[in-house]
Amino acid sequence: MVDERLPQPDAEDIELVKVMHALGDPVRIRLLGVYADGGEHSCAPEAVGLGHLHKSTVSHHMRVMREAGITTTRVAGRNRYVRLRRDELDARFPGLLDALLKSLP
Amino acid sequence: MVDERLPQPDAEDIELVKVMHALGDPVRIRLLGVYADGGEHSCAPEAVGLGHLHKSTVSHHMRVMREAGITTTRVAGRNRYVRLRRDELDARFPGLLDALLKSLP
DNA sequence: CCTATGGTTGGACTGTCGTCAAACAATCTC
DNA sequence: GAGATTGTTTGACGACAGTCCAACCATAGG
Repeated sequence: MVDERLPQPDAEDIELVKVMHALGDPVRIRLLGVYADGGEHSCAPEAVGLGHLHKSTVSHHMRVMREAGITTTRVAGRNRYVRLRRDELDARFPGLLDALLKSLP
Repeated sequence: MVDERLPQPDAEDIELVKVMHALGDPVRIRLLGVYADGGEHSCAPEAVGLGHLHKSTVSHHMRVMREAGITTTRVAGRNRYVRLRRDELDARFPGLLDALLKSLP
């Protein structure tokens, strides 16, 4: 079967306030730092530096980020690979992602 | 009596995640747009385009923004004047405020 | 087919958030 | 000083959010 993607908003439907809300949480802004390399990342808590959280909690945070339009999730077999929607975010909110990544703690 | 300021964090104590959290609300990101002109603004709901909200609610939102380090409030008589802490935000999070203001709906 | 893997979903619990209303406080004006 | 003006504070209430646990589901590999 061909790769599929979990539900996510279209690029033009990404709302600034939802992006802000998604990043207004310590866990998720930390995830942003993990995704900053532009690569794909597994969902396992240990794979994203969240070994202290339950896997369902991590899944919840990833869903919030995906539904806000920050990330996209590719389904491949039993694995899911998450990465930043960098181009679409840059197009919609020019300079925002760069400024955020530079300001990360 | 000399003008005073309501409690606010020092510039170096402004935390990105708290700024994000403060702006992850429809009312407050709208306030950011009001303050974008750099000028001082009264706290009256009608003065900031929030005539549909109770004055105590508006007061609450202004406090959240102030305690996040986004705004500063000058006390003058019975009035309080709120404005953006633009220089300090620019110094701490370069480019962030510009990107946000450009992305405002 | 059986089992292990990687992740999602639903429920429960706790805590925080946005809103309003009423009371309060400080200042200005008469 | 009395009353009006400008906000803040406190309490109440419903809604939402973060976390864990248990159950579930789809797929991969024997």
